[in-house]
Formats: sequence, C-alpha cells, structure tokens
Amino acid sequence: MSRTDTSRRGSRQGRAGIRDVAAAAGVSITTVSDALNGKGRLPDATRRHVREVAERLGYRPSAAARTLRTGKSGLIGLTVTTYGEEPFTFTEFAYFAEMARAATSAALARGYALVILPATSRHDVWSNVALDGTVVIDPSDHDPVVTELVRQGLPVVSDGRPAGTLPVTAWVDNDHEAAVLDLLDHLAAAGARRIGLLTGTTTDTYTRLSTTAYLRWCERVGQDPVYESYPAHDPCAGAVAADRLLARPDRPDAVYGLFDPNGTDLLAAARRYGLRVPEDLLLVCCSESTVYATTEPPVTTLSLKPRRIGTAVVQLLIDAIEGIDTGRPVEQVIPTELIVRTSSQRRPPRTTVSAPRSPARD
Amino acid sequence: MSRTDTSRRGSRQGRAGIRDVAAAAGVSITTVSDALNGKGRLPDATRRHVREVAERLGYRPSAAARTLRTGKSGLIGLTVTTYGEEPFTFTEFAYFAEMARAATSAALARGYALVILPATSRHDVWSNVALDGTVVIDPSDHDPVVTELVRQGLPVVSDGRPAGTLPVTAWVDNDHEAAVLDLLDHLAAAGARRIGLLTGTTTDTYTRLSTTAYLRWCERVGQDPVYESYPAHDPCAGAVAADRLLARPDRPDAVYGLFDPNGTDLLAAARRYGLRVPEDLLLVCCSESTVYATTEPPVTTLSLKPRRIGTAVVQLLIDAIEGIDTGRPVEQVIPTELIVRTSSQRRPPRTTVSAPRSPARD
DNA sequence: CCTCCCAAGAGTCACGTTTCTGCATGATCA
DNA sequence: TGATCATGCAGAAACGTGACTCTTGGGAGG
Repeated sequence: MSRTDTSRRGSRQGRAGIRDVAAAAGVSITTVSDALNGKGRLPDATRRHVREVAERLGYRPSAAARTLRTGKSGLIGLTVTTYGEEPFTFTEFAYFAEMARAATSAALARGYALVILPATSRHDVWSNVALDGTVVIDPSDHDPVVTELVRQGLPVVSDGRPAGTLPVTAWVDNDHEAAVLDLLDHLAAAGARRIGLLTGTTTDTYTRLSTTAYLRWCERVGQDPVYESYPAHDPCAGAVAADRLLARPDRPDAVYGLFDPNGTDLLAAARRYGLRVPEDLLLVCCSESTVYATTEPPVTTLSLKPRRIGTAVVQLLIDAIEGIDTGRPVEQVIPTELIVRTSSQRRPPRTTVSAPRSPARD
Repeated sequence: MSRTDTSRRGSRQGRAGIRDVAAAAGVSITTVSDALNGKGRLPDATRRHVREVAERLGYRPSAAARTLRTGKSGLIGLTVTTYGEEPFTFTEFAYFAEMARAATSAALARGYALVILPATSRHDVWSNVALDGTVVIDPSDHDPVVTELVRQGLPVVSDGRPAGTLPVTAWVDNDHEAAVLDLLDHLAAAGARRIGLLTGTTTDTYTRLSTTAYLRWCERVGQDPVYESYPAHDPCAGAVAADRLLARPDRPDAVYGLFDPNGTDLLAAARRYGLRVPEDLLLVCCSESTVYATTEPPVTTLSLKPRRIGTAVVQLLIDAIEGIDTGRPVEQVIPTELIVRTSSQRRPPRTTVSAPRSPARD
C-alpha cells in the first residue's frame, strides 16, 4: 500500500513497463530483467514463465531507458558530405546507394541500425541522437564534425583515407593510384596512343589521387596530358566537359572519365563528332551503374566495390565500439575491379575477361 | 558534503553532465536546463552566463536521457521492403535513392533524423531503437511490422496506398492508373497501333494497378493485350523478357516498361532485331534515372516524382508526431510527370514538350 | 546442533535529463 | 503599511532500465 503503487497505476497509457510484467508474473523487477536478458541464475521454469507473461502483455523494453542505463544505443551514424542543400551528390549516386545498402546489411547483422546524418546538419540534430559511433564518407580536411565526434570519445571510421591529420579510428579505401595506373595500362595495351582524362575541379582525395596518378603515368610513358576538369556536382557540366575534351585539336583516342555519368556523356559526345567506339575512341569510366552493360556499345567500367567498402567500414566500426581487438588492420585497402567491355577493346574479346557474374555478392 | 557530491566526482569519465555545468556556473540544475532550452523565466545575464559555462565545459546533453524524459527521440524509421537479404531492390534503386534523399532533407529541416530499418530486420533491432514514427515504403498486405508499430501507438505513413485494411496514419501515392492511361494515349497519339507492356510477376500495388490500367485501356480501344511478365527483382530476367516481347509473332510497335532498367533492355533488344527507335518501335519506361537523357536515342520516361513523395511522406509523419492538425489530407496523390524524349515521337518534336529543366527542384 | 554456503530472488540505487512545485525577495497597490 | 504579485531560482520527483547488494530458506559438512 505504498504511494508508489498508487501513483504508477496502470503504467501510464497503454505501454506496459517492466514493472507491470513483474507484477503480473508475481516476481520482482530484477527477475524480469534477468529472465529476459538471459543473465543471473534462474531456473528455466521461472524464465519461461516471465517470458510468457511479457509476451502476453506485449511488453517491449524501452530503448531510451536501456540506452541511458547501458550507454549503448545500437545506433551508427552514416555521414555524407553535402553539396548545396541535398545530402550526397548526383555523381556519387550509385556508389552511395550500393555502399549504404551494404553498410545497412552489415550493421543489421550485428544488431545495429544506421542513422543518416548529413555533415552539414543542424547541430541540434547531431546532439539529439545517441550514437555509438559514426561512419564518415570522404571527410574533408580537418572536418569539424569528425573532430567533435572524436572529442566526445566516439569511434569514427572513414570511407576514404582521411586527409591531413584527421584522427579517425580506422579507414577503408581503394588504392586509387594503382587502379588508375592499371586502367591506363589496359587502354595502352588495347592500342591507345593518347589517353585523355575527364576529371573534377574539386579537391577531394579521390579526384586528387586519381589525377596525379594520371599525370605520373603520362610522364612515365612520355605522353602530354590531355584533360578537362569540371565541377563534378553539377549534373550538366559533365556533358559540356566531355564535348570540350573531344573537340580539342589534340583529341585523345582514349578517355577515362572519373565520374559515373561520364560514360554516357562521352558516348553522346562521340556520336556528335562521328567517332566510333571503340574503333576511333576507347572508353572507360568509373561507375557502379549497371546501365553500362547494355549501352551501345557496352562501356568498360572501373568499380570501386562499394559493397565491400560499406561492409568493411561497418565491421571496423562495430569492432571498435565493442572493444574487440581483431587482428584486422585499422587501415584497409579494398581492391578495385576493372569490368572490361566492348568500349575499351579494339577487337571483340576472344574470351570473357571478367568472369560472368551472377547477381554479384560483393 | 553529502555523499552524493563525493560519489559523483568529476561526472564519471570525460563527458560533462548538466550537474557539472550547474556547479561550475554556481546555479541549480533547473536553471541550467531552462537557460539552455529557452524555457522558464530567467534574466538574459544568467542565461548567457550558463550558456558560456556550458560551452566552455563542452557540455552536450545526453540524447538518451532527454528521450527517456520527454518520450520524443527525434528519430524516424525508414522501412524498406526487402527481397532476399538485401534492403531495397535493384529496380527501385534510383527511385529509392531519390526518395530517401528528399526524405532525409525534409526530416532534417524539421529537426528529425532518419533510421534505415529493413522490414525483415531482426526483431531486437526494431525494439532497440526509440522511434517517434515510421515511414514504410510499399507495405505488403497485412504487414506485420506496420501492425506492430500501430499497436504501439506510433504514427505510420506509407509510400504507396496500403493494401487491404492496413491501419496507417496517412499515405502518399501517385495515381498510377491515370499515369498509365495518359502514357498510352501519348503513344497512340504518336502513331502506335499495338502497344506492348513489360510488367512484373509480383503482386505489389504498383505492378497490379499499372497492369490493370493497361488491360482496361486495351479493352477500351479494342486492342489485344501484348505483354510479358518477369520477376522484377531479378536483374537478368528483364533483358530476357524484353527479348521475348519483341520476338513475338504479334510484335508490338510500341512498348511501355514498368521498371527502371527496361529502357536499356528494350533498346538492346530492339538493336538485336534490327528495329529502329522510334521509327519502328516507340519506347517509354518508368524511371528516375538520368541516363535516359543521353541514350541513343534518348528515352521517354515516366517519373513518379520520388522527391516530392519523400518530402510529403515526412511532412505528414512529423505533423502526426507533433499532433499538428494541418488542413492537409491524410491521403495525398502526387502527380507523375511524363518526360517526353525522342523514343516516343515518330518525328522530331517542333517544340520541346517538357520544359528544359534546370537541376530540378522537386 | 551449529555453521557455512548456495540457490533464488527481492530491494535499491543510478543513468542524465525535464518539469512541477515551492520559496524567497523586492516591487506594486489599495 | 500590509496584502498581492511577479521575478528568479532551488528541490525533488519522475522516466524505465540494468546492476549491484541483501535476504531468505534449506541442505551439507563438521
């Protein structure tokens, strides 16, 4: 007949709390907690009984209370850099979608959920969600969000090696330089004499590394660099830049486009100038889109394997959160894959160079 | 010199709590809370002082504690139906990406964040995150997740009208039937005599409504239906079905494809059969992808306006969460847009039918 | 017979907020 | 001058869990 009993009548509205379960089962709160969480030492009979009662009452433990008590929320932030007011950009579309999809699956498999949080979010949104850790995609140099998160003691894993001295817990990235060098060798082997590049004006790591790799390759083989830059986040500028590249007096006979839409843009530009692909112009672009398998002609693409990156990033983050010290290195390099199609081969391939792929697991 | 003071020394490790701020500012906890949240009646001097101290200590309120106390987490679930083990399917890729992007923006603007939660998640994940409400994309008939959420008293807004008697709070959808009828009229006006359909074997609402609209149209104009179905979630089956459709003895002279990749698949199939587009075959497909602007020829697409849908869904949900009774109807129909390009016009258009679109705001 | 120990569960505190109530102090007004 | 009132703040009660610490009863060992 304590005041407590009276004041907590019926457990507020609707939702049954742990107290209600305890009362209905005729045991204490502790017993309920232990029974449901598999802790403590209880006979199976009691455990079953409690679980049954909880089920009957439709009891769902309060996530907020559990988070407050344990300090773990089971939530992982997925931070994307933004251009303008929209999260993630046009050119990263397919990449981001694949990466996020894999990350979601991987997190879920380990009992975590993903929260999408653009880096430019209002500060109050960031502090309003209890995160156990964060994945950042392509953090900029000295990213204030990352710094703040690390200061709070949260693990941060980045997709893309961090620029400068950004103190991330771990990172996953491709070897962009090796990929570009490989790809250029592939084009040269297919007969390219002068390879052009379609690149971006932004200073992000991907663009920078790829471009310098191109310049180094040119220097090595003694070719004059032939490239055009454009602001990659502008959906229209790509077509214009592709046109400029093919209109040059020193027109290249092969082109590599760094961004996803470059393939279709370059195909369209080639048609305008009456260039046949691959006879007059060899073509490769970096893309995760499957449309390039059915274009006319199919276009060779460089895949950054976003699914593997998304999975790896989440695994590293959750390991850090749970304090698991796996043997895994905190810096992981994921190999890229060159999917060779008609556009980069002077004559039809005798054998399929990339193995026929079933729905693709990685 | 109470035990409380001693036991709470330094506020555990690192993170400063509201108590530390109160102590450092020489005021009570209440005053700190009021000062930071803009409540209560405090002179500006005190408010500024408290804020300054909080800033100096790097105080961040605990989201978990706030959620526990207020019952609001600021989190919205984004549920996607799954095929197999991956969240969202291949064919919905561009649609989902655009929709999720708009939803994220809209939620953020109102101080909410989005949590990605596939419908087939392990139950413990669902109950481990405190949601204020949920957006469900294309809920299936009698979806158990939706039922459970509603039972918990959470508002649920669906993208796509709910099948059966699913008790959602509100929904947003296109008028799929009207869109298909319009589109078929457009093809007929361009000279199509026999229009074929590439559709899916699944029974989701979109597929069902679109197909029956097609059948109704055929009946109205007295044309025999010519269609092929395939499992839409299989990336390879689409190409095969497109081929089948054009290989039929009663080959259509115009085709509408219900799914995103159908355009490129049909283009490829047409090339194999030596059919010129649009001279021998008119083509339209439902897609949000921008690649169809630069294919050869550019393909007319039906856009379901996922950005507007994503925005509308989130607005309705947050209104419901906050108990705002806007005049907005709880059932919103978003108009579709037919983006007319070369593939559906027997002769080049004299004027641009769809206005030249800048980066597209909606 | 006394003690010790272990199973089985009860009580209670703390997590970090928000918010309701309450208590002074000075100003206002009849 | 005494009653009323607004102001400026402090105290304390929740919110619903999880995790310690205690209590109780009974069996085994000395």
